[in-house]
Amino acid sequence: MLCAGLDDEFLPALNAISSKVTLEKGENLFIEGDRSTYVYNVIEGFLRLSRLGQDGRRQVLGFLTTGDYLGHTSRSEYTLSAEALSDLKVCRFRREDLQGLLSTYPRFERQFHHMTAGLLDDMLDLVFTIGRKNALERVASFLVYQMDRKSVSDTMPGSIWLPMTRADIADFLGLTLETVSRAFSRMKKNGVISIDHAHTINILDRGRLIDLSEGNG
Amino acid sequence: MLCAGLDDEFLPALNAISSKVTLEKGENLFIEGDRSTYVYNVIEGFLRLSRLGQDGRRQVLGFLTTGDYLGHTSRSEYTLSAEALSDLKVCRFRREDLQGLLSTYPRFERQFHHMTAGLLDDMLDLVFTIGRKNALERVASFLVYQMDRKSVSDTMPGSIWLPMTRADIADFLGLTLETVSRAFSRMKKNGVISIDHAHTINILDRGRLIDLSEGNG
DNA sequence: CGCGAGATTGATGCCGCTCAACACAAGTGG
DNA sequence: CCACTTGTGTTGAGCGGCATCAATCTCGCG
Repeated sequence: MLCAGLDDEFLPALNAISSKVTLEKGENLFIEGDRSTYVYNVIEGFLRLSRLGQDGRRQVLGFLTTGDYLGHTSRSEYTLSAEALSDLKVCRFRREDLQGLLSTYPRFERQFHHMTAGLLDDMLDLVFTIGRKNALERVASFLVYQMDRKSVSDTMPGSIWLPMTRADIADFLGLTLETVSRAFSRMKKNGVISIDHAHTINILDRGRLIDLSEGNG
Repeated sequence: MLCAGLDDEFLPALNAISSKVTLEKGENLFIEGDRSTYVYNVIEGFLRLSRLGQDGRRQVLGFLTTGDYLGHTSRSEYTLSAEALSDLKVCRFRREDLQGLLSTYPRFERQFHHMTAGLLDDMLDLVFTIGRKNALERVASFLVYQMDRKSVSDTMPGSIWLPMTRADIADFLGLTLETVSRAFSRMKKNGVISIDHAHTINILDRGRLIDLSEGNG
């Protein structure tokens, strides 16, 4: 499917103004400072949104996959970079073209606005997590969030595929990669999860994982 | 003025579907769990957005004042509380009524969407700040942000009026109130700011404050 | 004046960062 | 097939920044 995430009735119109882009793992879709000309929708693959401080500090703002949109901003330049974590297919719209569509299809506009508000809600959750939770709670929260995104965990129930590295997770949660690794180890020891190949996490005790994420450890 | 922050041409239509609400300092406009029926616009005064964890941990998500909107969410219930930091006047719209307006005035819809995207950009900044900056840098970043909102600092140039307590600032930045207080003291000692009455901060060296906020201390 | 909420400052302890060593898997070239 | 490399993950030891606990100070207000 091309350009997922919205009602099918809009897809033909969407496709008319979109072009398909393919990236290899490691390539950037855009970086901080690029003019924010386009909005993108992920067709297939994974990517990471991140921002770099001048001295090299990095904050990861999110991990996206099939159906997710990116590139919304109120500013004329992107304030973050988008890098492919795997081979990646996206479709691309000029923001102006999209604007035209939005005027033509009011219901589409509403859905689009609703998605932006959803991103905002996600960011509020993230702020609470990194602002007020300790390391173990943050990593548990991360797993719970990934668990709830069925597009990620649709292969094996109760197991999560994580395409990103420990360093990526750390920079997402405001931790170091060592601390993330230790949190995983503690959860293994407690029988909450098990890990086969570092990128496949099996949730053994969903209830306890949720408790951990909320500080009822 | 009623319902600020948008082009004047929409104000008559806005006013037709809005009602005015007045709160005293300390009252809640809404709390987490309330049905998200309304969207609000601040006419006058200050308020604080916050979220409470089960065990009492609090995260402040933002401080709003004249012209700011609140109540956008993709969810059917608010995930945060809004409390008046001062006597407060807001105008209130049913989301459904607003929806009708948005369909009628496409340009209004665009502006509204643009504001939501702006909130999102602000939250991304906040995530970077609390995820990757130390205590001094966070407090400096907070001051820089308040400095750049002219609606707050329009009285005296170079001085900022902070209606919130140290605890509010701490819960906004993911710190404790003591750490915030110490950060202010250090900046006083270094001649970057001076403080008269705890809620009025004078910026003595704007350049150095910005440097501090970016980690070039 | 005395009270109470908020702010400042100090002493101590702990969680997560830093530095470092080692483990493990995938890829490369001989 | 093995030796070597490279990227990534795990585990350990020690340290430091911020939290915690606590005392004192300031200011507005009855």
